[in-house]
Amino acid sequence: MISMRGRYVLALMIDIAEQNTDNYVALKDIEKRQGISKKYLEAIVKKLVDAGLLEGISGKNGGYRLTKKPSKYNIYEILKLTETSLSIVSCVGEKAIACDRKNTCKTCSMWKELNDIIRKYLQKKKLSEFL
Amino acid sequence: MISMRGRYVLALMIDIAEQNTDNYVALKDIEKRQGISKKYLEAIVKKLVDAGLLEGISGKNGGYRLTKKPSKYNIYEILKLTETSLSIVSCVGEKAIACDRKNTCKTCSMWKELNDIIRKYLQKKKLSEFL
DNA sequence: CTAATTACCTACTAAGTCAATAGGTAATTA
DNA sequence: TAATTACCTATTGACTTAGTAGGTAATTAG
Repeated sequence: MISMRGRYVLALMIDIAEQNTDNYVALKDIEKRQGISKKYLEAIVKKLVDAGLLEGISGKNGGYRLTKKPSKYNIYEILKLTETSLSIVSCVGEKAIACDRKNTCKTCSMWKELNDIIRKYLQKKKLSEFL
Repeated sequence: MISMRGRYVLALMIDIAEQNTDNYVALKDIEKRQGISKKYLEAIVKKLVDAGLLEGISGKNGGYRLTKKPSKYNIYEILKLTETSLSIVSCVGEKAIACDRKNTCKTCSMWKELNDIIRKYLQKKKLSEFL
């Protein structure tokens, strides 16, 4: 299930994309527009910078900006950075935890199939669709 | 995300269906076959009985049995009884919690669409497919 | 009739996650 | 040099999860 953090990270990315500027967008302004605590945004934005989805600069007129065009971002790559897991069950998907009943599990193939459906849906969805 | 309880409830239903009998299946036996604590199964099975998906009888040779044919059970109706929520986000679906940014939320329609895809997938999937 | 079996009931706990806050330091620019 | 902004670490309270514990009530085999 998508957490608040997951919804916040999308709000953040959409907000920056909407400014449609090469200047850096300050978290203070995003806090005002989106009603999300700046302190909370800091924790989220860190992961996006580390992954290269955003670039940040300090000091006056600092902030964050996109590193590529909105149409080049898919929703899956954004969400997976903040969400503990995007898998429908813990035993399938990217951060899968080995299941001790894997051999006898009759539902495993269903979870894999459903997980793929979700992943493909989110990968097909682009940031530019929300502007 | 589907919890252990969700996976257990499917193992339980599949196990009972597999016995392919009109007799009642004891939790003690399911515990042995599935490796799930009988005490834990009790909590799960209660919800299934309350919803009419299973019927239980006490005393010697007691236990639980299906109330209809395996092909008449869909996975969604089983899972929704034990899972806190089957929605991809808390603001859409059956147990939706009103979101205070609903008016301005740009992602809401995406969540609804994805939620429908998941629900329909699980509703189409029948218990009989796992036997 | 009695003892075994089984469902059924309530409460508890330890560990983990989530959303958010708090109080700083480092870098940059007007 | 003062303001602004990113960047860093730690903590909190509420909640959920998986599982345990210790019973009572109903039913049946012998």
